[in-house]
Amino acid sequence: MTKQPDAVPARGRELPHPDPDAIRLGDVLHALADPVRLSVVSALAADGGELACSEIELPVTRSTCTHHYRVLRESGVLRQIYRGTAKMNQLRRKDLDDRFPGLLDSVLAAAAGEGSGG
Amino acid sequence: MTKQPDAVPARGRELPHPDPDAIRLGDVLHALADPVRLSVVSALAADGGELACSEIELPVTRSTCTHHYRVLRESGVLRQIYRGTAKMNQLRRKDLDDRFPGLLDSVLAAAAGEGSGG
DNA sequence: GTCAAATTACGAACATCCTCGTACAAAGGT
DNA sequence: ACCTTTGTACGAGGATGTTCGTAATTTGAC
Repeated sequence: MTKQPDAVPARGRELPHPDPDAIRLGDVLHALADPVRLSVVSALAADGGELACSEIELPVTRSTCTHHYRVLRESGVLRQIYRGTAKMNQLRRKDLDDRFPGLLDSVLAAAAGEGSGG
Repeated sequence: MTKQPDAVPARGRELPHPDPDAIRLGDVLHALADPVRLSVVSALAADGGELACSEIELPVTRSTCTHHYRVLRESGVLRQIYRGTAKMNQLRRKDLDDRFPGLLDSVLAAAAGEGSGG
């Protein structure tokens, strides 16, 4: 109530996500091509559920984390929901599998293989 | 004016390719994330064999083509061989499938789906 | 209301990438 | 030798991308 006049509706805490059909292959590949972001995706896949940003340790500062999470969200790779002071992240598995069958799994498998010394 | 003294051995016409084990997932994803390069890969996959650079029409100049082909070669996505005045390009299907099973196929399928109106 | 925790926004530095134009090199045909 | 075809090298411009630091916001607990 201090800063926002009225232009933006009350809940400025809802984040924009692309519709499943609007997810672009190029955006997804670009999002996954960065090592920091790929490690986020791997962590979320390993967990299977949802993780707060603070639960995934990354070798960059918090503002850089914000940037990477946004790239992942805007590309349609993950969904972000506020819960209390935390922001929960969840892979958009079904949306991705429907749109690009096998892509996420093959990337995750490849990342796991490389990570463990290949 | 031969420009090149003797530093480089006679055949400057052999191109460096990464070993199969040296192919990096991040490099491959980055290479495939560009629309021009993805169209090259799709064309090569559709053909199944090898194509000269000049046989794949791209909406960029020749020097930009050279750049994109190099990115694809250096990332391990394709192999390039000189043949006469032409440079032939071929997908490194087996190398990619061995290293990152399913990745190339899922990307190609995704690209085909998007291209035809998804 | 005050405080702490989690995260964002903004601006800036720096690196990388995509694109082009021009000049050049290699191979093949005449 | 000359010309054409094909592709390269170099340099530059402009757009994106990654990273950070600092100041601010939101929520929950006290």
